[in-house]
Amino acid sequence: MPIKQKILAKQKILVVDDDMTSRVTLAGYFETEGYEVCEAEDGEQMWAVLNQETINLIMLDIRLPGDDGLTLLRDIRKSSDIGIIMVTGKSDEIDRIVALEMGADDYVTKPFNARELLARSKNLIRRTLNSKVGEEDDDVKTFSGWSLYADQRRLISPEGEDVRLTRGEFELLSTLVQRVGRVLTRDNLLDYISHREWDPNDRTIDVLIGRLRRKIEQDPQNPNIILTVHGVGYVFSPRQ
Amino acid sequence: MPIKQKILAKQKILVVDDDMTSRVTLAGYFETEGYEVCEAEDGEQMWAVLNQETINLIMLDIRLPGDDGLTLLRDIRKSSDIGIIMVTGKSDEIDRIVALEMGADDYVTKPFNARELLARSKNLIRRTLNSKVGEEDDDVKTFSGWSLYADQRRLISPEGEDVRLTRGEFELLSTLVQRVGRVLTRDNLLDYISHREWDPNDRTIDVLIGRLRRKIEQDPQNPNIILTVHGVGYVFSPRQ
DNA sequence: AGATCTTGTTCACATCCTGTTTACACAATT
DNA sequence: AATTGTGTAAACAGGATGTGAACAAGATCT
Repeated sequence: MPIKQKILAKQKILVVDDDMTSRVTLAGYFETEGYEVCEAEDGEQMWAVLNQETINLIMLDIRLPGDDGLTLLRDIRKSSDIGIIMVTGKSDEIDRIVALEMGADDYVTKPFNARELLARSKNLIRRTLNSKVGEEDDDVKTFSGWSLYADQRRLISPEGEDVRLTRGEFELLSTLVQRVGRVLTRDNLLDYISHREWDPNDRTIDVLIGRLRRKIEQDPQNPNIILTVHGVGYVFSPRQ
Repeated sequence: MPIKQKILAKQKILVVDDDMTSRVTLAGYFETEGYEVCEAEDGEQMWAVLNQETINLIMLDIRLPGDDGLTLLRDIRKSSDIGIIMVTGKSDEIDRIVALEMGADDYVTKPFNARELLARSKNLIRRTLNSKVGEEDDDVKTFSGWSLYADQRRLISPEGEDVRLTRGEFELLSTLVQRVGRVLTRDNLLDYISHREWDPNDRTIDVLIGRLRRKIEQDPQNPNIILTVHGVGYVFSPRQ
């Protein structure tokens, strides 16, 4: 499944720009290079994305409605060391330098040189990944004594054992864990783990759920963590 | 106490440029800002300094007598992730981009804008310091009886034997060791060890992993230190 | 300069892994 | 009871991985 593999390896880039043309242009560059791109039109949307996703790089327009780019830059730097590249117009000379002094890693000027932009982005992402080595223990979900480490793709049992999950099992469990208490249809699940249409004869999800249960449920025949909702789908609902 | 030393001591910048005027100009900028500046006129002098001093940032002229800047850049990147800013003339457009793609962090064009140059340098030094805190608080990593000496580029077996690693094997092992428990894709790994794009048919990493396993695993067929994560990549996960 | 060695990369093929399908037993709902 | 949905063992197929061998570009030595 080369598609899925690509997705797993994708770095996420957030483009913050109120001008749709710029946004689309930038998104296009990055997407063809295999990055995943999120978009935001202003500061508010930007924060919403940052709170939800793990972003590796921000392309931040210096001119924005509401809080402008420099303000947002300052606020981000208060709490994060994420890579930031400012997007500037030709007339923003002074602001560019101010941005660098406020901790922006770089800036680009419209119109963009795609090749240069991509090379810079890649180098910056490599640097930020490096610096995260010590600090990234945050991406862990626990339930009923189990711990699921998203970045390490590891599941640790209550006894501390490393339980190996296949890619599909891991994706499935992650999806369920991220939506505790919400019932997900097979259609949903299949879409999340392999971007595929579900048809009524497709039993893939059922089989994967079964294998998952045998690995994490105390009594797989009477599941306590992943429950079946007859006629609908499955729901992740560990007892607290 | 390398960390404390790092923070308290002046940051050292190495300026590599055959043109004395440029060198003096750059050195002046940095010195007034409180940096310590070393100078080199060509590749040979550069290596001499690098072998003797702990440098935090290199300003590297792209045009040099003997080995040119791009060659030196490539050679440095073979063994170090230090911050590098290329110094270029107005006519070096293509080389600038090539340099970025070879792993240079940035470039500046003569004539320099002092304020911008300093801001960029400061940000870059911050990033490289960050990434080094995690990896350099002990320049020797041990696992399952093995010892990997980062500075000497040496691997010592549990029996005390010196096991020779090629450059690629060493870089690969270092990269993995620095990110214990984190799954790295072939894409990631290839980028770290040779700044190259990975395509789905590229088996380089697999072969190198295999050779590494045959050197350090007790039973290379059933690896215990470097594990395969099917469909994703590899993870360094020594038994505790 | 030429010869030799080193080493990253490519190729080819065997083997393994894992998502999917199939089949059938059982459970839930009507 | 009939119908539909779910659990799960077993088999399958195609992609992913392991690996020996060959290759080529650099580095090193003579």
